[in-house]
Amino acid sequence: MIKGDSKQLASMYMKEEMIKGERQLGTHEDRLKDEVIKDGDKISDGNFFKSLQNISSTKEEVCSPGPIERSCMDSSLLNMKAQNKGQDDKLESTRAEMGEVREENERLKTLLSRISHDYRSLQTHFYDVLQQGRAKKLPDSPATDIEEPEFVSLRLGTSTSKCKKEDKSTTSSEVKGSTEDFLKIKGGLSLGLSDCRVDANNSEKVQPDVMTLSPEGSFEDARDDTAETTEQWPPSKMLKNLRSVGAEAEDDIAPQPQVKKARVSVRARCDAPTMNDGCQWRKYGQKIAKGNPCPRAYYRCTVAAGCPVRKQVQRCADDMSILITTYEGTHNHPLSVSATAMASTTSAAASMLISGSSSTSLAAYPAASPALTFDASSKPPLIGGRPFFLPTAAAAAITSTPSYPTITLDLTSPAAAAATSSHAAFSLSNRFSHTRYPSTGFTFSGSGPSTAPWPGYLSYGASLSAHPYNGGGGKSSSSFEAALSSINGSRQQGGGSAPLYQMQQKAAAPPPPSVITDTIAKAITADPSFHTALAAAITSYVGKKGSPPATGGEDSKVGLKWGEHLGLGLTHSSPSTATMAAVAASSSSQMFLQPSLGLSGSTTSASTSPVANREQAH
DNA sequence: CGGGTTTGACCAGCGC
DNA sequence: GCGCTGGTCAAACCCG
Repeated sequence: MIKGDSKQLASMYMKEEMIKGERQLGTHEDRLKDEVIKDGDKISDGNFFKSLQNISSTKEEVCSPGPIERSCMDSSLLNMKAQNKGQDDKLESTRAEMGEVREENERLKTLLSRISHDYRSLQTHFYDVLQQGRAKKLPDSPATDIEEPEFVSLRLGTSTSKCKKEDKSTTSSEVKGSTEDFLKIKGGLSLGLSDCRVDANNSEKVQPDVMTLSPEGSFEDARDDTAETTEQWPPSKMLKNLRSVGAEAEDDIAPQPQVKKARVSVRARCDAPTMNDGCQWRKYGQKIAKGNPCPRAYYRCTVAAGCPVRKQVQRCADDMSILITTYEGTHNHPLSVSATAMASTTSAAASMLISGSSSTSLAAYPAASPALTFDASSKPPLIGGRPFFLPTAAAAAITSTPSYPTITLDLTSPAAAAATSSHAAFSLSNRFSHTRYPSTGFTFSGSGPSTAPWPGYLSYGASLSAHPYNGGGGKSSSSFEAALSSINGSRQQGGGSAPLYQMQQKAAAPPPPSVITDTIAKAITADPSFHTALAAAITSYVGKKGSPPATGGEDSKVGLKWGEHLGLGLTHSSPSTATMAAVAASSSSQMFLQPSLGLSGSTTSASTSPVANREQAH
């Protein structure tokens, strides 16, 4: 649904761009016409006649022009002719340029329609494959009938193992084929996906464990579904216990075949026992994990009763200063601003992880440990009261624990300060101009693979957000197009021996329009994660606007501020993501997705006040 | 006294 | 089947 919306957003945006381009063309044409007329005026009515008049007046004044004057007249006429000729040339070249731009525009239109068509056919094909898979599965497991619709709907990291196994073979090959077709259609517009596909073929390592094969990579859906069904509290084990105790009436909950959830692991340097992510947590267990002298602590969200979100906190065995916090589940309650930061980040990453399985990226992921590269803030949050300099290059790796797909956001890599400043801003709308997006810490950036400790690095160095803290200045003008242009198919090698699929390009200078549009098409069609990330970011924002912050007053004030910045006001009803996306797409200026991971340290596992946290961070 | 933490025990999944 | 490991429970404990 949201994916569809994202597609709509994409096409709308592209159409918008085209219309804009045509408008610009029109403007250009008008201007040229004006120039022609003006020049004509200049030439016919203006200088020429003036000169003639001057000449004639000179003639009149000087009744008998001498040879010197006559030669002056001749040279003046010659100058006029030369000038005229020069302007004609200019006119011709401009017309030629116009023609080229028109041609380009036509080509892009054709390309867009092809892409849309291909996307639709791919989607249809995908559904067919899914249905075939389900048809196969039915005879084996009649008990899972209840789960059938859920298979189709998006689950945030939930899937049945059966689906996984069956679809892994069918869907991935289908997607590969479709990707090939897509690449063929696109001709030279290669994203490097084919290479990745080859890489994936070459490698015999496993794909990230659970990839929910849903075409609806939607954050909202994920949230709703997980909140409503898969991540209800009590957890699956307790449900099982309840069932075993004698609740045969629990049939509606009962056949939950191996509910597995996506996890988002955040690695950050932090001296405090746990990161303050704005939520309140209650520790419910501790365990010494194998291979790590440091115990792993288990926390449960206590902001709302029945919130299914849990987190594990553990120090890295290799580097004790690194705190690894693994989040699981989706909050079923309103979040404070600071909590939303992390929640949005993790949800977006999780959605990305899930949606990454749904189409091209499934084929594109190198099988080993593909990673996504995220950026981090240029403004240091506070950890333990000290500024915490998030690295310019944070890494995100999709890994596979035995039973959970996990995406790791690595915020520990050394920063290259200059890099951040050169990132293009992720701009969405004029309405959001100079607005910092406070809630998502989820960014993509053009950071190098060298920052990633894992092989098989998949770098979406997309500068999806540059989130400058300088009041929305900096490179903001390069905006959405530049951000998308940075989602480029420039494949590089690096980050270890494993294949690297890298879509990385710093958007230091705005690319030419054709490149922009091509890249938009590439990004939109090739990277469903982008849809998800965008949807998540927007949804998160919308959700925040729609529901009052959990912590009340202070946050409300801030919300109002943001609302004012956004020019939206607090009283507006929450528009759908699609609407927001459409609004976002329909204009062309900036909205900064600011990564405000609330990484303040806390001395106790129970988090400090989000308000205090935010105040600290600001 | 209520809420949070600690810690030993239990259980399920997985690999051999 | 058995052992290992991760995840969770729940009683005991601590603290404000």
